[in-house]
Amino acid sequence: MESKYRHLYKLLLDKIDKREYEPGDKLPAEGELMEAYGASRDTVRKALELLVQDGYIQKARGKAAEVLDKNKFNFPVSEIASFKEIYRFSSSKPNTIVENLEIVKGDKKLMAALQIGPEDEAFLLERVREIEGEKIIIDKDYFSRKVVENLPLRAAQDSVYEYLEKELGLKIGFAMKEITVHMAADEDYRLLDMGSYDMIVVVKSYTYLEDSTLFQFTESRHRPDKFKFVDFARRKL
Amino acid sequence: MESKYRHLYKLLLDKIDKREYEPGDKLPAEGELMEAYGASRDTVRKALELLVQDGYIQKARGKAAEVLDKNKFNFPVSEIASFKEIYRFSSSKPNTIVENLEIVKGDKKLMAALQIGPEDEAFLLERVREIEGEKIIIDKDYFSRKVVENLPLRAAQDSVYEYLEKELGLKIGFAMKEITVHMAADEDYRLLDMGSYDMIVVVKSYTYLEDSTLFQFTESRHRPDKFKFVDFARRKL
DNA sequence: AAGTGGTCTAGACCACTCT
DNA sequence: GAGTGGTCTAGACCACTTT
Repeated sequence: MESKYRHLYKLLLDKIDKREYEPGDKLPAEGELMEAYGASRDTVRKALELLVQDGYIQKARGKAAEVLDKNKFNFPVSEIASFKEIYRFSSSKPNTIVENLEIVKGDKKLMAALQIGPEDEAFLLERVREIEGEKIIIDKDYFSRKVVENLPLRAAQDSVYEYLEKELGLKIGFAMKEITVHMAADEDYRLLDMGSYDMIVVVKSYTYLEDSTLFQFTESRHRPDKFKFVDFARRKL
Repeated sequence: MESKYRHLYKLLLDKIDKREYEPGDKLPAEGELMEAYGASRDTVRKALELLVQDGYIQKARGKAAEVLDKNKFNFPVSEIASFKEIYRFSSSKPNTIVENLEIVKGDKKLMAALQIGPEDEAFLLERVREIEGEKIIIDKDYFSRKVVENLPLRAAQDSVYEYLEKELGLKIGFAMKEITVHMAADEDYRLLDMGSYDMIVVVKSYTYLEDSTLFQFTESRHRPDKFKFVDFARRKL
């Protein structure tokens, strides 16, 4: 059962996507939405708040909410998204090569990153992403076995997140990402089509469940010319 | 006059910062906060929602809100922040060198970026940021003169955002940022201490006012080894 | 069973913008 | 002055976790 305000949010989002409300247009007033949708003001406001947070509309006192031109902003905005989601808009189909899938334990850096003990095991999944015939990303995922007991190869080849959420029923809560740039390492030259580039963009992610258990650490290494990160931010008050 | 829920938010934030609530601790229940602070449930929940969005606490159904270890996450998280805000935690005082401050018009790339006409003017402000004796960032800011009529040098040397918000009374609404990596250009070698690096991290920002007027475009060029971007994201439902 | 947060409602007052 | 969003309140019912 989906909440009423989330449903209204999706209705409005759909109208914005379909250009029934165009960028620059004013959204109906809260009172009109209440009547049209048969909801209380609080419910309408919750739906609008979601649109604000996602950068679809802008609100200001005394004025009607205005639809923003989200397309000018190039997806994806900042959110937890898997590789498949990120490249859903690219023209050609990206290809994933599983290089390695094994159980590891005892590595000091890993233990620190995943906050596990020396006897705790973790899955290590290494994949190379190929786009338009070029190998440009290495993804090294570590999953704590305390949470992910088993990780079948078919899930690794497809979407790991779909497996975790749909099959294991894990509820992902939040993630921290860190972007830095380094000199390329041996593995980058070995696994990627580096061309004449000698640096690599490193995105480290720490992913937590809804109960704030850390269960995944990912190191994603991107060839610099193909890397792009887009972020939408609101001014804090 | 500050809103009640924002005030409560700051009170709770302060207690978290001062470790009165430590990471892993449970926050008081909504009912307790209502009584302790003399507020309605809705007001308490708005304050808690702000803490959730900022990544200070995690909530889940049926359980009390838990305080997260924000310090593990290294500031800054994703937000619109000026150079001074970003480096407020660094050990040594960063130094800013104003290289150029002029009025420009007619440049095609600029007109497109700021969405202004061929006769509209803009301020161009170029600054170099020096940290621990090394020049590592170039900031090129463009401000539409339709919004920023005058930009005194003292504001450029100090904090431009403070001038815009406090002296001009501008209300900044939101911003889009894009991070990419490129080969270093002549100006990078000329203005920065590039050492042996030959690439540069480019952060482009488009900043909008609360009424969704685009008024600033910034190109920030960082030496790759000193660049770091941290982002906190919640899973979308 | 008790305690917790999630959702929804109805009404009130205020600050601001528009015309 | 009319219309808009921003804040605050009080009460209700539900879903989930904990004991």
